[in-house]
Amino acid sequence: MRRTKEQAEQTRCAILVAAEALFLEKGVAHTSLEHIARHAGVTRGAVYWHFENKAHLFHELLSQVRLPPEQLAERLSACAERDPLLALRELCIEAIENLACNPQKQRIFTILLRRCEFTDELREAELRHAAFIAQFIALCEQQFDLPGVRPRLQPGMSPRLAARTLHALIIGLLHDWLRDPTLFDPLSDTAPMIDACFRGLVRDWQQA
Amino acid sequence: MRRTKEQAEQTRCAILVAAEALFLEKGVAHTSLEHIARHAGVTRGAVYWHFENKAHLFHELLSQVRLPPEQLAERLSACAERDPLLALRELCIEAIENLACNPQKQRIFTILLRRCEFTDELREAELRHAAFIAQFIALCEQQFDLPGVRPRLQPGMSPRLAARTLHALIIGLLHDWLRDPTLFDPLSDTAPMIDACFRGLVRDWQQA
DNA sequence: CTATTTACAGACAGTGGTGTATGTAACTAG
DNA sequence: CTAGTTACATACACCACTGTCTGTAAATAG
Repeated sequence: MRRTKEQAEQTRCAILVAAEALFLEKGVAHTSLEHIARHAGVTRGAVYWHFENKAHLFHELLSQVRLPPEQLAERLSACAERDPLLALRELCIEAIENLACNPQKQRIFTILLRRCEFTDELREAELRHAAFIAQFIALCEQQFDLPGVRPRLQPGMSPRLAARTLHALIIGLLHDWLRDPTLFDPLSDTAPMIDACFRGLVRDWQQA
Repeated sequence: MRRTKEQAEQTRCAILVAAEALFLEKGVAHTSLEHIARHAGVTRGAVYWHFENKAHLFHELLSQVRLPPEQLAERLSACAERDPLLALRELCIEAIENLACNPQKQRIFTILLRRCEFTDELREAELRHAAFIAQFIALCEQQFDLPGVRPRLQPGMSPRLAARTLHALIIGLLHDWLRDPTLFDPLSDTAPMIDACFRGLVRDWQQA
């Protein structure tokens, strides 16, 4: 029996939800479309109707949320008023806290970091991810290279190194926290850690 | 025709080499034992003779090298003379540089980070890895908590937060660099980045 | 020199997955 | 009201992979 458009959209969502759960539990490669269909209460026919194949399904799953690196890049390009470094600091903290408050983002980012193999099948998703990271680093570097900011860098620290350091710390924090959420509390511990990083990069770093 | 013991060991190595290359290229889950055997110039019979299954093969592949986190934990527990923080700094730098000079370690760490899905099949390897990370963080925390060190921490920075910050930076650096080796040069850029981190964690940080 | 074990190769059965093709009932456009 | 389309379910053909079993020649032990 054919469904109405709403119902169809509903099964599409159910398939995405099932895929998210199964990818997280068993990994992308070890999850078959049959598994996903069963878990969503449909058959593979429905899955193939809504999605071309597993790679496309994966891609649309990722499209549901803006990941932290993407958020950062987007928002950084927006606000340029105030102290650029303070703005950057707050965006970094906010991105991590935001992830900590959004379970779906946690799941999807966990899938990206620990439940999928970046091979040619998922190359598109990988490239997209890499592009956003490059964009983020470039924007960071740009912030550190502003005329009013650059002289504030510690001796021996270039804008590009500062940007790479900051990005590494953020990625490492996300990586560690998603692996073991008991390692630290994102809401209370993120700010001191990010501040420590800035303190090491910039001479006159202090906060209220 | 049966081989001598040396020859057998040789084919065992050939299988490991083939597995390493194929895991890196196509991911662990997408590499079959048939692929590995063919690539090594033998049949699956040989693979099953030397290894119980793919998970065990994977595990023995990892056993070939000490990964950076493991190295750190091992060496940190050894040397306790001198300034503990300087020793810690040098070990961190050395671990990253060491990875940069060892292509096999690069491949295996890349496989761990981006070419395998940590699901129940590989749970053993995952647990081992997690155990070493926990050990490293604990040792770092211990270093930062030494009576002569703890007062040197920046205000608002606890030993455990410092340890987690340092580990996140290292993991992030490795992750970023393995994803894109052009991001920075490990041999020249590692020290400034690690120093920046220490500078943000410790009050009186300066180097020669 | 014989018996036994080793180090594989090759074959087999079984499972599970993919992509596609077809069927079909119900929605929807005109 | 009826064509056409949509949203699937079902069936089919085909391949890939796994694990195991057997065969076997050569190394090795005694």
